[in-house]
Amino acid sequence: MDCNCVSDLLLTPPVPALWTPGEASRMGALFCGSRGIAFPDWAYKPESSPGSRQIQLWHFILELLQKEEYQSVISWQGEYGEFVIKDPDEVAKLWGLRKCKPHMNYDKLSRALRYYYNKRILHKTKGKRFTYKFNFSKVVLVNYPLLDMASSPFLLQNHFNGGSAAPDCSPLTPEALQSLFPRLPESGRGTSLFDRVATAPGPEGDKLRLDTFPFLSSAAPCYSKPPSLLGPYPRNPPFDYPWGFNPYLSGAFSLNNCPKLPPGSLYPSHFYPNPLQTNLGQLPHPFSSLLPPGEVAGGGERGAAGQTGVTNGTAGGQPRLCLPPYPGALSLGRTDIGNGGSVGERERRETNTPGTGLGLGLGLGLGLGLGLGGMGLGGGAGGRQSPSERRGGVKQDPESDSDLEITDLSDCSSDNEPDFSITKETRLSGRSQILVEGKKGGALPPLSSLPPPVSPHPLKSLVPLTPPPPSLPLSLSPSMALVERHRETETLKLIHS
DNA sequence: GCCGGAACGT
DNA sequence: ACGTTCCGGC
Repeated sequence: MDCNCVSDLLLTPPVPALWTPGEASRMGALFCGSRGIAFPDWAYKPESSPGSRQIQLWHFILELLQKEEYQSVISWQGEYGEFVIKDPDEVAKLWGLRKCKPHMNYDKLSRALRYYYNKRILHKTKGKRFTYKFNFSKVVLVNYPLLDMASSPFLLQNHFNGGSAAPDCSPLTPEALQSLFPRLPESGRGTSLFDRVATAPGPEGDKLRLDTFPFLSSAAPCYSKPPSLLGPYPRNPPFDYPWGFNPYLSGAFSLNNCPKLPPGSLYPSHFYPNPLQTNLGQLPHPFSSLLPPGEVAGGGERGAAGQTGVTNGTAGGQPRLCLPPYPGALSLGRTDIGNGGSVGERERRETNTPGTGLGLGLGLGLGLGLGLGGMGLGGGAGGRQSPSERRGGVKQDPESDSDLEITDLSDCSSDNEPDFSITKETRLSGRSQILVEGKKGGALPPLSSLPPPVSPHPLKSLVPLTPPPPSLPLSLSPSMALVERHRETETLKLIHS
């Protein structure tokens, strides 16, 4: 059957071009056939994941959530990460369209969603009909395997690592960044994403950089406290969720997932994802407020064309963000969690995958579940398995279901992935803190000056006792390190003296 | 509505 | 691996 599954729905125009095809390819982007649409390959799931090029339901859900036109069908609602399927039938229909499954219905779709429970991508919001909640730490990971994170063990190590990792964090340096994003040209002056951001002067540079690595400055990796445990979430801002999730998501997943997509239905070939501009205006308040009006409005080189009605999500109207934000974002107030011992053994089994580079060093605390545990990198299970066997691998005992009731990310951070032994892989030479940049004040206070964890609880110690300032959080945005590197150096000197 | 087992398809 | 389909049970 050759159904026309594309349903141009969700074909979000990726964003006008800062990328040229050449640039994209240098960065390891994937090109979508003759259409010339490029996406960074990290926008896909890890290669180790078979079928990674195929749209997954949660991708699709996020896409829908991102699109304003589907707000009446599905939308963010309630807590952080929570969304409501307002029109189950319609969502199912759209999903069926996408997957060329004409008989799709909500019952089936919801079954697929339920499979995400075990993977901790989603969980159900009990008592609320058609309401689910994303576990963004997982979602983000899948989209941002962060490449060779194993060799860049400096990000947020202590926030989501389940306490087993070394307390050290390396400062973000250009070198570290390079190792993080090896595909970025090292010194292609003026051409690389890196340089673009690195050379951006002053506060504007920060903005750009922040946006360059949205996954570092937003979403899961950044919150230091489980959304549900956070203080009152700004429910009532100009828009509910001010910042876009992943500029690549919609484009990447929707455009490439259906091979039958008629070439003509795609965006003009000059549209390429533009990490620099995509969601600037979709940043949470602290971020978006930094944007100069011109930038927010999408000035500059952005072509006027191509934005399918959504006006880039920023100009004029409120952006319909995809991922709900956690404005507080990350705190570098690392806490020394020397004890990883409390982490469940089961989780350890699931996620600790020695020898796999991908997840190791994921100090970001991004879940490994999908990237490693869930996907079974390393191919432990080599052959074919019976369904029951397969299931057994995921859920080893019925009781384990309890951990699936994740209602906040602290659970995630503690009961699963972060547990992998980063420590041994992360030989941080010396520095044990992430430099705080992008803040007017300059560097992060030395570790010793950070408030000690008050709660003896290993999990709670992961959480800062006081919410981060409303201003730009201690972003991990690597790019920040670039710009203020000199400042850091100065600060370090002071600290050392 | 929601859950999760089972078989099956890709 | 990631669903899809079906289904019994709550």
